[in-house]
Amino acid sequence: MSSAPTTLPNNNAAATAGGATPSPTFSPLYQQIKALITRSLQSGEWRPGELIPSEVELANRFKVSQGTVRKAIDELSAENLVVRRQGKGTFVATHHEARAQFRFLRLKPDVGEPLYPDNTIIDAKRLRAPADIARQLDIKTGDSVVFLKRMQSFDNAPTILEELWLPGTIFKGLSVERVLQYKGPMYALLETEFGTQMIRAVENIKAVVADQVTADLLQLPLNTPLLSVTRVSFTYGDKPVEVRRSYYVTNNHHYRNDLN
Amino acid sequence: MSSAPTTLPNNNAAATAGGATPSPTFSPLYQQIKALITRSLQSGEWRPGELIPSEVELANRFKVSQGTVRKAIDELSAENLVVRRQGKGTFVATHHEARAQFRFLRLKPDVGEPLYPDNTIIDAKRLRAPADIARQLDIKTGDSVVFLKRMQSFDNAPTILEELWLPGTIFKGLSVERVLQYKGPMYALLETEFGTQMIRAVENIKAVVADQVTADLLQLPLNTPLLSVTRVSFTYGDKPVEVRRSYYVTNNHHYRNDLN
DNA sequence: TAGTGGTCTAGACCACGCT
DNA sequence: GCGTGGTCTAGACCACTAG
Repeated sequence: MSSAPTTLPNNNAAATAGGATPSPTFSPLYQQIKALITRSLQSGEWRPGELIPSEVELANRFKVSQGTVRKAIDELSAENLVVRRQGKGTFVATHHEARAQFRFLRLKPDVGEPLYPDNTIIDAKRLRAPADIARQLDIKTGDSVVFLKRMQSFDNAPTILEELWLPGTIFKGLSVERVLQYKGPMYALLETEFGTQMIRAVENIKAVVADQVTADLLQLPLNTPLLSVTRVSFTYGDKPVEVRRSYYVTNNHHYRNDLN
Repeated sequence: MSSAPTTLPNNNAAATAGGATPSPTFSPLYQQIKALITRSLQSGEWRPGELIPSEVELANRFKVSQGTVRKAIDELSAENLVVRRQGKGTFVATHHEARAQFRFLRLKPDVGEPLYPDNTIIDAKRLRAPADIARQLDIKTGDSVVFLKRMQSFDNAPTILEELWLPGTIFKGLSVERVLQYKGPMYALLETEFGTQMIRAVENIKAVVADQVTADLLQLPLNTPLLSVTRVSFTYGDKPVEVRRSYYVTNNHHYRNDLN
């Protein structure tokens, strides 16, 4: 009573050039497709903001059904690597958008709508990575890093004071002058100038009190309580590409987090 | 060249008893199925920890394909209302598990693995809801609430001091004695005793310094910086059922958050 | 009107957990 | 061996966008 198989047996081909050995670790087809699409995103075959090929087109290219491509893109969409728009297509995510502006910023005003920050660069230079920064950036102590110190104000109230470290090798052409003149969101700059996309980040939060220097810059009394937020941002392949140490003033703002 | 339709036209039947009027707001079938399953969860037809009917069984019950049920359960699983286990079935989520223990707790030790807290109840009583609490619980000022104050210690170090407010009408039979003798996780108690499942929560975080009372209880110097975490927890239907105001000591711990 | 993502179906086989 | 969730396919129709 056996019926003729209408589907192919499970294999690991998926239209790759170099035939991969049939690994014992099983991986679903849609995961392989997802990896292939991710590689194209990473390589810049489709740039941020651009339209990627339609699902049918990708299905043809990879010799799989549309449903399999769909499931792959579903996950990429859930991870914010791409954005679906019904009737139009699927687009590569970009930090050059109003909505993306606040993607990683959890600090919200206690009352009213979020405002756009005014950025002021306090310091910008190249230096050798301290041990702790190097460890978090997965580089060697003493390697070149770009260092930035800046202030973000909302409605003319100094609210965020932060220091950023970026690996010098990745952002080789990032000049101090370029940073000083730039006013927009940092991740948009890194995206267009270096093709480095921030995909996800991890934040560690502690409570501290302001020392004299910090208090002066934030125009607060000494010992004012502040949120200390240390962020590590990652690009494709879970590669860390930014360490950011921020102080958040929470007198009129709060850090908001949704738990599911 | 028209082919015979193999699928039903879009309707809003979905095996409901009282025939709903075909509303102008279109809702996909799987969303309707999801709502039906959610209702069964809420009503207690399947209790926390229990196995729910298999996908095929639900498909038969609702007169839809397995794929549609699957997509509904996919979303419920993503929202942590149910847990899938391949080869075994789909289970109703419960707070009576080691993994669920830390589901809403973002405070992690700086080094080492998370430990289970020792809970000490400092105060437990019924009182009339203050205005701000009432507003957050969506009840009237002066309505009865259960008030709890407790301390959580990790490795004998006082780390979390918190106050909880629960609506008196929902947790009517919750006696002070019951709370004082109970040692396990709060949400597990509320789940088994009152059938109230905590589904999601929102946290607002600020930095503060310890006043004398707080400092004494936490065995810290006056003015030690602390995280002030205000949480509102919700059950089915986005109904708020808990307000929790906590102070986190971040000398050896940090609040961890993943950004996507 | 054509093209895209979104929904829905029916059926097959695979991986897993238990008996 | 059987039942469960997990993967994959092929094909149809619906909802939305734009030329």
